[in-house]
Amino acid sequence: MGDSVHVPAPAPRVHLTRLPGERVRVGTAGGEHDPDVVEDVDLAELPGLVAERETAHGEGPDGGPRWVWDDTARWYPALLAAGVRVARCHDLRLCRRVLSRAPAVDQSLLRGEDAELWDGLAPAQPSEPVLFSAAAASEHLDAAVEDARQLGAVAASPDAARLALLLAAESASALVAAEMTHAGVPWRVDVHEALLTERLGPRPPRGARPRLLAECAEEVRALLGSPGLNPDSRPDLLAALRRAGVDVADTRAWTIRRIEHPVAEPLLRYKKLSHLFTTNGWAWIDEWVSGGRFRPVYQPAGSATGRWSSNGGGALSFPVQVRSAAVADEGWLLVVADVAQLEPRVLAGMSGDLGLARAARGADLYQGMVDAGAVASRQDAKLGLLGAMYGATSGESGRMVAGLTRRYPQAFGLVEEAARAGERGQVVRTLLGRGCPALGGSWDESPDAPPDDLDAQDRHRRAYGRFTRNFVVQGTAAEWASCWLADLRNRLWRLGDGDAPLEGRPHLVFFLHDEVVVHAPAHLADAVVAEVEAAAVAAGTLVFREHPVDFPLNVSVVRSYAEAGKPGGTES
DNA sequence: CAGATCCGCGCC
DNA sequence: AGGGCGCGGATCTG
Repeated sequence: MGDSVHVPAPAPRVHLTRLPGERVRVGTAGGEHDPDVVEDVDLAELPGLVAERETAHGEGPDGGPRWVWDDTARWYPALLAAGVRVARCHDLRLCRRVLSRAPAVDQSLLRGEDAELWDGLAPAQPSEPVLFSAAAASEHLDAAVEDARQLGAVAASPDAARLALLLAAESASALVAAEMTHAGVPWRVDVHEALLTERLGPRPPRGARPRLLAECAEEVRALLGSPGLNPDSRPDLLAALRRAGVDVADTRAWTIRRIEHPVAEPLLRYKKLSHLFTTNGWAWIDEWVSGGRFRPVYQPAGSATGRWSSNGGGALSFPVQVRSAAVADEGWLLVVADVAQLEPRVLAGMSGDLGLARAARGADLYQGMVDAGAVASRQDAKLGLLGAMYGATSGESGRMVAGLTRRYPQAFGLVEEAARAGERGQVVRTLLGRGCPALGGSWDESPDAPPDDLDAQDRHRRAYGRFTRNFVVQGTAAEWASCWLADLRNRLWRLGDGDAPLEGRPHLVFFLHDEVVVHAPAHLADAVVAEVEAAAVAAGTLVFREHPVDFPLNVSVVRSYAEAGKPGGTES
């Protein structure tokens, strides 16, 4: 815990890491609580959920302490609201989750006082008033005790260095997530609403369809001869289609696209408009955009593979259609960067496949495979690699896998071995040591376990094998991305003016698996581009130390997100 | 009637 | 016989 050194009342902006024992102002911002309520908190009196530890040499760029707390999402939003930026932290909940599944960790070292309470911690809710909830839990939990346990478990592991890197990257990701929600994506509601009005018509009263969507529904009804049909009802739509002589098995767009009937066009148009209206329409604006910012809620490592998920705002799935509303502030620009073919590159690095690493040297890995004579076309290369990583067993993709296995034995052998391990019921791990959920555990709770029939059990095993096959690559890609984010975060901070708050400097506003968006003052945009690229190089070195692989970026400097070019397409 | 589940769609 | 997610509406279930 921090020493109790009391100093005068804080400035509005306080660098928490420099203030052991100092008083900071912590707002109970968020939710229905008054965001202006600010309390004085003596750091020495913070609940046991928060501790402080000296940072080891070489652990960070600036030295200084590392804040250790139960959950970044519990503390950091309020600190950010009070103008406090935390340089580094250790998120005990996230890290315990990693360690408790890591095959290279002696699980007995994680047991002890209150250990099961730490296991049971749910992610903090963003609207939870920070001080109340913490006070209740702190009677039981002691961050310093849990921290010591985790440090001990890491130190005793044969994979200590990689695990330490993973935990640091994971914790930094948690800081990034909170900072991105705090800053938000600059969002032009007027642009978004104009787009909605153009495609859907004026905003309808609650419960009604907008005019153009309603007209589209009417066209569908007329063409099917089914007045009163609700196109949103799958059973009704299916029945109406059959009455009209269209024999289809389901109502998916992909299926409708292949039928020959005049209703296909308006029906597909209906589906598209309906999705825009329900997913990213006016209601979405009301709920997720405030103060000219889109503020989704991220869950770092929210998925089993370590990828982020998002439980608010649909941050990880908002369509290209509305990205034109993400517009930089006046005098600012957006730097949009994504990695072309992240997962194949990660596979090359983690497997040490020199042939695939050679193909990865250019901006286009698939073209690199063509140039090396491994495949006839880009398309074949893509099919083969995606097939190998997803477990395709048939069709063109399956055939490509067979041929490429001979050409790239290490890379294709690695995913194949991961699949076989899964089929045997074994867990697998990422390069930095994250373990996958066990076969009987959270991967699939459904009680298919009793040997219903041998066939079902076999299918179950193979599904798990496909999961473990993909896990090793997707999970390691997530680790690379976390390192990229963590390093970029520090670089952006150093780029800003010494006294400027987070939002006054170049800062991350969006992250989506292999893509970042930085909001930056126009005069710093070029410098940001350089830092984004440098961070990608640094991440590659950190994660794939012994087998370097290139991670070239597609970078755009734009006013609107919609202008960002994506030469890499949708692969990986 | 609330809550769980399914479907279809979007993103990677 | 293709991996990971979230979301909204319709439908099913207790």
